[in-house]
Amino acid sequence: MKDGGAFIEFLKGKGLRLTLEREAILGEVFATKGEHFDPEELHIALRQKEANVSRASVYRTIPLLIEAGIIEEVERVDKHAHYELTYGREHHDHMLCLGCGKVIEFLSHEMEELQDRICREHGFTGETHTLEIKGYCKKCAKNKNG
Amino acid sequence: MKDGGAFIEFLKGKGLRLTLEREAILGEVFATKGEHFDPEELHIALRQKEANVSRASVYRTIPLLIEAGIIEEVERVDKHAHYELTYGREHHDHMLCLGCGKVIEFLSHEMEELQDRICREHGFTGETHTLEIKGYCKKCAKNKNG
DNA sequence: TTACTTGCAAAACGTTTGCAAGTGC
DNA sequence: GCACTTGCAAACGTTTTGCAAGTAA
Repeated sequence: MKDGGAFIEFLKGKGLRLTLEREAILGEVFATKGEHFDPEELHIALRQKEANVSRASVYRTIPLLIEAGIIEEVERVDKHAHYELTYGREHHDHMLCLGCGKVIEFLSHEMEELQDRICREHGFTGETHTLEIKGYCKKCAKNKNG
Repeated sequence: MKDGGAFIEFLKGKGLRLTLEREAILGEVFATKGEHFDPEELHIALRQKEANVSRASVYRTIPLLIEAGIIEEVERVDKHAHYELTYGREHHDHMLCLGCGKVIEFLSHEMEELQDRICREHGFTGETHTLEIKGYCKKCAKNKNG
């Protein structure tokens, strides 16, 4: 885990405590290295590392991690939320393959600029955005037409 | 309700039946005129019009309306899904005001073209996309800084 | 010591489903 | 008449919460 310090500072600033459970969760979140995860996966990973962290604590810690700017909610698949580590990473958007489920991350400064301009034209102060393109990756598009 | 015919054709084509319940739901969906709604709101609106349609039927009809190209899922707020009538309307994206909850719709052909280009660069065949910008509308931004 | 935090188990929430009765076609 | 469709109520899976015990500071 690198840069977990940001979360620790966040807790201090709010008068919240750094517990073993929160440390374990934070460590596990950084261990995802940016891969998407859901609360249940996080909980299972923690159990496998014999970290005794309850599901409730996982659910209670996630909003704190979001508020601290460590993770973001990416998208809701089926019924449950998915998250990703964003701390220290540049903003990016996602393509989701409907064939194999693969997630392709991409970033485009042109896109960011265009959005800024559109916001300005609407008198809107944009803070965050999410763009998701659904379709088919190269491999799945080929199989589909072949 | 205008153009509900598309749904009726869809049902016919699938060997499904046009029931009073489905007609009532369809009518109520067109009555939203493009405003976002969730299944519960739809169900309440139907009850108020003394249309005896159960919650189960609302939930069972929504996937049919999506498949028929009448509505689309817009975004999940909290735990539940929101939808909007898209049939006969041009594709657009959304700005969501974090202050007052207002939804601003916008469309940009430049954005569409840029996305096409990005997809091409990644060998990805884009089918649909959703872009949501969160921030503050003119009024809320002013109140925030004033 | 004091308030925050935990685990548990139960509750809450939106959504789905099995079933028997009803109904388009 | 046959299958599709309905309403009901129970089930489902995810997330939240009340509570008493535990613990960081």
